Amino acid sequence: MREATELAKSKETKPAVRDPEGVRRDILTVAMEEFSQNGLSGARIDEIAARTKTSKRMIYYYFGDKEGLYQRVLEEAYGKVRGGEHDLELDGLDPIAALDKLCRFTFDHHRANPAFIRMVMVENIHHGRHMQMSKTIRDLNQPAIEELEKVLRRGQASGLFREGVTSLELHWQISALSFFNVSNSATFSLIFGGDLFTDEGQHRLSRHVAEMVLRYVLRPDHLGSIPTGMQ
Amino acid sequence: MREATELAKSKETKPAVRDPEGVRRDILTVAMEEFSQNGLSGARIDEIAARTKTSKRMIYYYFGDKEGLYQRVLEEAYGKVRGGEHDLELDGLDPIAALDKLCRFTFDHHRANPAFIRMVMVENIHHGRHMQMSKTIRDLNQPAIEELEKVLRRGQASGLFREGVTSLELHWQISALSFFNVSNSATFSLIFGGDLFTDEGQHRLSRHVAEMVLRYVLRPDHLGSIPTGMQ
DNA sequence: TGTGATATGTACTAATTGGTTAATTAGGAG
DNA sequence: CTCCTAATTAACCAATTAGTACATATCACA
Repeated sequence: MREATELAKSKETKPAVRDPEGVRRDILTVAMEEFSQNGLSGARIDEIAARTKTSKRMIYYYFGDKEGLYQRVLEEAYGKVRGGEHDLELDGLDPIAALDKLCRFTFDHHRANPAFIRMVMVENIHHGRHMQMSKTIRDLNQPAIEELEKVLRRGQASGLFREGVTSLELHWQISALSFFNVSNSATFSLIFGGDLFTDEGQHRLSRHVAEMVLRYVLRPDHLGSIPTGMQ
Repeated sequence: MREATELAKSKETKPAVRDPEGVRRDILTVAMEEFSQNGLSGARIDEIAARTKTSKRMIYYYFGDKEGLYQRVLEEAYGKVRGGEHDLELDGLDPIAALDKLCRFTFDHHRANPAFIRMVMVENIHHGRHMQMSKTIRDLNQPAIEELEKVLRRGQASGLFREGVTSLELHWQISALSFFNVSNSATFSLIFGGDLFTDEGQHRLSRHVAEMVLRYVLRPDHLGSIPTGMQ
């Protein structure tokens, strides 16, 4: 398949007159911003079109209707965020360091991707209706738990972690803390002040989230080995 | 002030012909359902009006415009949910039991008020723009932390809880776990299955959230005193 | 170089939607 | 009973918005 998108790469200096894939990407990028900012019904097709290099007509040409576009944007959001966990190389670390690293990574990763968070918020308002039809998204997320599962098993096998903790619940807890931190920062900081949301406050929270998770899984006699995170 | 709303109560058997306060309530109730279900821009004034005993005109008469109605609904949501913490009588319990009770209550309370959760989700999508202008809401939430602060102080004074834990962060953590449980149940259960969201799964989660918080604040030598929650 | 399929620009539309105008009725104070 | 104000009804409107019809240009390939 030709890739006029990657302009410099193609030998024959493809003039960007007609670049279907580029148009698609352009639309998706702008649409993600609009949908994540205004929600499904809040976003305006005309506004998306206006901010694109293309026209409204092309949106319908490529994505059918508003919901079709929204659904592709949602998949795009999940696709772009998931998978980062793989590059962590947790296997080389001892279970405690690995779990600590995974927690912090998850926290920071969520924080670095507010558009994704907002898309998920929007989709939850819609009861996950559009995700149901997307097999892609469901598959994309299994790896997230598998990494955790491996660490957990190692920790339990070595006697560092207590039994009775499941990777599913643990993932739920880590996700909750990391997600809420972004999703509810507006209301939370309006009510309780913005101290937790300064760079410094966020760094502290990141450490404490990891600490909370570790204290939850560690056997009491190993609580001394919790990393300080002050490197 | 007369209360034609409470029909049976008034001696003179006020015929409900003209009941301003009742009309207001009617509108607010329906609007809360619509806004929490469809968001600010997703909700339709016509639909709200249709489901009301009154007419669209009255919505504008009492609330000015759509945003005005939304804002009052938001305040209503906060008002209805907050304040429940006060009746817990935590002072009569030892710090561990008190914190345990507070965590479980918060978790269950969030779960019992999905409309409130959804309103907060929606408001966060809008960056808390409408909350900013409502002094009411900000004031309403201070008590939530004060109860926690008292328990925390008692626990630290008696040597049961470790130092270095602030009530603000702790409240953030408890809120995160309790909120996410409701806000993201749709997407989470679609991806990872619904096991956590059965009655049984939720009961387990409730216990584990409390356990997580307790393990976080307890000094290691008191970890043995964590309640099982099996009563 | 011709040809069918893919891609794009312009202009339009039908329906929805937030909001209003103006006239009417009930309630309460004097 | 009167009269002013608050509450209510019914019809109406202007603007927005998702979606389309149709003509046209470009491409891949024979």
